[in-house]
Order: sequence, then structure tokens, then C-alpha cells
Amino acid sequence: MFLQIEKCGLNCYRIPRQGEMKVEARVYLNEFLYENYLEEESLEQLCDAASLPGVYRYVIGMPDIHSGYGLPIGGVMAMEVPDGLISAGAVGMDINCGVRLLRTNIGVQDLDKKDLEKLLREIAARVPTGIGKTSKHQADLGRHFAEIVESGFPVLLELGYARPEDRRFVEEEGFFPGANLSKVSNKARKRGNQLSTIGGGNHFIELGEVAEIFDRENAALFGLTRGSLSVLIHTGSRGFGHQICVDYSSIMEKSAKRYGLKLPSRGLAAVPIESPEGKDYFAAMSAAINFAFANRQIITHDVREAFGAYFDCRDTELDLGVVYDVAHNIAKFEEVEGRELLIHRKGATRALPPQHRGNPSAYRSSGHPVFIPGSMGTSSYIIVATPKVVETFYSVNHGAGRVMSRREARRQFDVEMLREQLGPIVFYGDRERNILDEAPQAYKDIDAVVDTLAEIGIIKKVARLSPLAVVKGGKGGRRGRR
DNA sequence: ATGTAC
Repeated sequence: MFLQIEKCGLNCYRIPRQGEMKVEARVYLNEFLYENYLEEESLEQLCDAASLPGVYRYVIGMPDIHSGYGLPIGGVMAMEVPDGLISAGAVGMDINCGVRLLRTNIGVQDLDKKDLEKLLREIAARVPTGIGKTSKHQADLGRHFAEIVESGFPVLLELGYARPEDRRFVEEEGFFPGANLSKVSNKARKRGNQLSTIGGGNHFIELGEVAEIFDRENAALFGLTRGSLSVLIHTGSRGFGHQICVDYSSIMEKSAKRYGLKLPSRGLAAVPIESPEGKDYFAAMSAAINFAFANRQIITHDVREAFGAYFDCRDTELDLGVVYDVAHNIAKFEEVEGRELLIHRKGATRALPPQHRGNPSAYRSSGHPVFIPGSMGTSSYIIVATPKVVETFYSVNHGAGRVMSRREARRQFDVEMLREQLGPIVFYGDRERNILDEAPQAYKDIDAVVDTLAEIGIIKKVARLSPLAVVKGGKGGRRGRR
């Protein structure tokens, strides 16, 4: 396909309807990102999504866009309800992959490299990292698995994995009510033993410093003080959600034919929202969503215990409260300008503006915070959305975005380079050679990506986190440390 | 992203 692309405002481009497209596509990029990182393939994927029946207004590419399976990462596709489609591939493999931030009252000036190393070891001793790792709490969690994924928070509270106030600071209060484990394959259920693990790829637990405050009022509201230690947790639904995506992609591909749907690509296999297969996927996806919220919650508990052990005190004395928890691979029914839509976000984060009812009451005046992690070794940002965010259906980018495939990164980079890039940042996890695909050079410049939406007033920066120490797993192999 | 295979 030869694509026409035209500028439609500051940091915004549009691809007019052409071929099979039902609506146009638009992508948010500043000049730097447009010149350096724009790939034809990811634009074609936006256009493919724009050709699905029922798609609403336009399909959106975020500044961190890069090609994925079906919808690109950094893609937002809204479907009309009830006549639109639902697509497992447009949510992605890691259902409810997301980011949670914990604050502390610990000043980073009180911690030296040795402290950080020890703290990291306490965390790593409790939270497994790397592909295929299984839970350390399996005896406990296995018994309550159905309840955790179908009923969510109360059982976690009962089991001692949560503080009562935690759930108020999670998107959707950490719970999708329609979850139904009977719509989840046995194969996926077996992989449920990965609950309370980080996984591999871009997942991590990072200790950082609140290094810069841009918005004093909102930073104070979020309990963030300059110079304090923060904990960023990035993980999702592990093998459980992955298997659900694989299972339903295949179901959807077969069923689409029966519904007479012409699919633009296998990765965009989709069925009507109201069809039995569509409803079943939503119920199974909801289980994976609850799984991932529970995953980040139990890891929060493990991190609190690690801090308590290292500082030899009760974890509540160190604060370690949840600032917020956002999902970035998810499909949700949401209202935009009075219209109900099924919004698919794949590598895109929901971001509600100030005064929106979906905000937790504590954040009603500011809008909830959104966390945009950079790559390993670079800064992460805390932002809030402005009322203008309605034009992206309440969505912002989720990270820096890859500039090359994992395979290409492993080919191009070496361990020396990664060590140099990490500099003084303490690392614990797989050997460096197992995480070369996560080298910062494999990602876009986080500042350019965050600035793209900030420059046009869709988001407002609140604070910047600078990494100090990171726990991260890779493709396996022996433990190493640096 | 992911026990990189039925």
C-alpha cells in the first residue's frame, strides 16, 4: 500500500481514508520522531485497523508507535457499541500489562550503592524475574486462584497481600467484574502459577529518585517529594494472559469467517462485540486483567516486605503507598463525548482529565497520574492529562517505544555497551547478554516521546524519576549481578 | 510479551 500522510497540526499527522479504510488514521509525532523513527509498517497496521467494520472516528498512533502483531504497539482503536468488533490481537499478548508506582519517605541521599544492592537483593529474593518463573506463594495463591481472578481485591486483602486503601489507587479499582474462569482454557489456567512474578522483556522493578518536579501542586497531591526514593513496578498477566490471547486469536480467526468478516491481517482477527465468542473473550480477558492487577498487588506486598526486612521496621513506616496503577494493554467499555465505545489500547495508557468521574476521589481535581517509563537506564515520567486528551479517547503513550526488534538489538549490541550505558545504576537479574534486547539504544528517546504530547497540551509533566537500581529478568540463564 | 512447538 502506498500511504498518503499529511500534517494536521502541531505534532500530528493524518492518513486520509483510502482503500478499505472506514475511517482515517492519525499519529502523534514531533518532527524528530517523524524524521527518525516513523516506519511504514506501523502506519499500515493503523490503516488495517481503520478498515475494520464498526471502527470509530479514527485509529490513533501514539508517539511511541512501533509495529506489532495486528495493531501496532502505541495503537488505540475505538469500536462502536454494540455494532463494532472486539479483537484479542488489538489488546496484545500481555493483557493488562501495566505500571504501578510506590512512593517512599526515604531520602536517596541516605542510600549508597551498597544499600541499593542489598535492597535489590531483598526484593529479588521475594519476586521471581525472567521468562517462565513461577510464584513463591503458590501454596497460598493456588488455592484461591479462581477467587482472585474472578473477585479480585477482597481475597488479596484477606490473605494479607494488600492494605485496605491500595485498591482506591488502581485503575478501575483493580477489578473487572465480568471475569469468568470457565472461559479460560486449561492450558492458560496451568500458567496461572506465574502469579506474583515479574517476567522478562521490558518488565522490571526499578528503584528511582524523584529527581525533578515540574508541577508542584500535583506532585504534592501524589505524595511525591524531590529527592525521595520511588519504586516502579512494570509487569502484566504473564503466561496466563499470553495463553488467553493466543487461544482467542485463533478462535476469532475461525469465527470471523462465519460472521462474513474480511480480516485485514491475522493479528487483527476480530468478532462482533455481542457475539458468543466476543463475550467469551471479554470474560477471559477480564480474568487476565484481574490477574495482572493482582500480580502487581502481590509484588507490591513482596516489595514492602523486602523494604521492611532491609530497614528493619514495619513497611508502613516507610510509606510505600500506591501512587497509582495504570494498564496499557487492555480493552474497556468507556464513554467518550456521551458515546459508549469499546476502546482497545495496545501499548497505550488510559489518562483521564481533571474532574472526570473515573478518577479516584483523591485525584479528582488533578486527574490520575500516568507513568511513562523510559528504557532501562533512562528517566521515567509522571504526567497528568488535560481536557484536550478527549481527542485521543483519553489515551496517552505508554513508554519510549522500540526502534528495533529484540532480535536486531541482540545482534547489534554487546555487554560492554550495556554496562557503559547503565553506569552507576545497580542492576540485579539475568546476565547482561540475556537482556541486550532491552538496551536503551533499542528504544526511542523518552524525552522526545513525552514532549510530543506535552507540546500540544494533551499532557502535563508532573515529575521525572531517575533510575538508581533495577531488577530485571531475561530469557533465562544463570543469575548474575552488577 | 511468551515454558520462541502439536
